[in-house]
Amino acid sequence: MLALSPLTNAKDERESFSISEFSEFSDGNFLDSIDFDDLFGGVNDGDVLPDLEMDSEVLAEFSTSASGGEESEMNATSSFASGERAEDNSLSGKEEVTEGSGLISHGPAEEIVSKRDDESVGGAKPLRKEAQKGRKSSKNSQGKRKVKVDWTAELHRRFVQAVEQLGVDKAVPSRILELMGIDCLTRHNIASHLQKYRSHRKHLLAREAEAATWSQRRQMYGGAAPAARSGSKSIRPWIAPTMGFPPPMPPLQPHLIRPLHVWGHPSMDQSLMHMWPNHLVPARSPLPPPAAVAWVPSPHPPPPPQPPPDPSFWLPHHLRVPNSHTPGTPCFPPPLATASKESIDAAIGDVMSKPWLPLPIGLKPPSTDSVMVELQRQGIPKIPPTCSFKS
DNA sequence: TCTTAAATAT
DNA sequence: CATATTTAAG
Repeated sequence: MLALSPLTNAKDERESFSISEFSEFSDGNFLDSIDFDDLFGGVNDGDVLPDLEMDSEVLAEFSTSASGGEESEMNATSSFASGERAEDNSLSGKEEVTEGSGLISHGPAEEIVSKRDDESVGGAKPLRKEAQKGRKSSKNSQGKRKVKVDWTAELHRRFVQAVEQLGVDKAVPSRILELMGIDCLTRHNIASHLQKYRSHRKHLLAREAEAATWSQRRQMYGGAAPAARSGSKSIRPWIAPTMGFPPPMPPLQPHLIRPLHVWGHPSMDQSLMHMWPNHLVPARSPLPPPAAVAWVPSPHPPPPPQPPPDPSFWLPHHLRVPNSHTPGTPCFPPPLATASKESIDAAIGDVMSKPWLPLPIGLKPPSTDSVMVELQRQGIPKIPPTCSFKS
């Protein structure tokens, strides 16, 4: 596509980005159009989540960018720039326009490099600090600093998608970047995010494993809790309340997901969800399915997975949206989804047939209440460790 | 180039 | 305090 102009700049990457600060833009429209709710399982209680704005902004932004080659990209920041000062871009003669940032401007070209030269050379661990100061959201015009990338849900989603597509183990920044098609991100951004993603994932998996072990134990040692013998009909080892479909959208709370602390696991977010099928379910695992713990507490027992408003949500990674973007296009996640109905259906079918959690046919997801009761009966503590996070 | 870890910024 | 970015180094 039109892509961006070549950056003449000496530097290699472009770094720019969209930032989003937030403000409020709650244009209901965007929200509506974009279904975050869907993404998050219809969490919105109906109102617009105050926070979502960000995303919406983002989306909005990128949408704009579609056209014009160069300028297109710059709005990102401006997103809110509207109010702010977007002018910084003094794109002077240079092309630094680097993509979308809008925000960034550029000033002196040399900065980056400079830093390291100075010190690194010499010695050991230079302590670098300072240097940047006033950037914050508004002005970073000076040249360097990059603005923090806001990993919005959308962005993260794409990230995850890319990672999965590549295979968790093979995902490397450059590839991810490619797949994501968001050129405003730099490899560093990705790397950084990836770093965290992995680390987080590691923890989560560990926890899951733990939980699984637990439940496994429970089963072995007479999953039947006291209650079992004491009376009622014996309960079998406790049929994990698994569900046959993708885990229900967790009860994310709108306000919790906002700017999206991607890792802040309220209870679990999409990223997790994406992970589930693959990692948690070894497919050939001799062990019982990883405990159902994670979602037991789920408020709604939504058998019918909500109509996938956002097709791509459950979409297997391969169907990911045509992101034909070549580096150099809009700065924001292109609208995902334009897959044909069929492909979507296929995709869904695909997903459904895959590894999700094995659910005995015919077994319908228990209602929350029943689950609770069961748990209680078995003397199982209410909230499994998995969910305990909180800070 | 990728990964890690740690420092630092916000 | 948590997350993101930057750096240095393997």
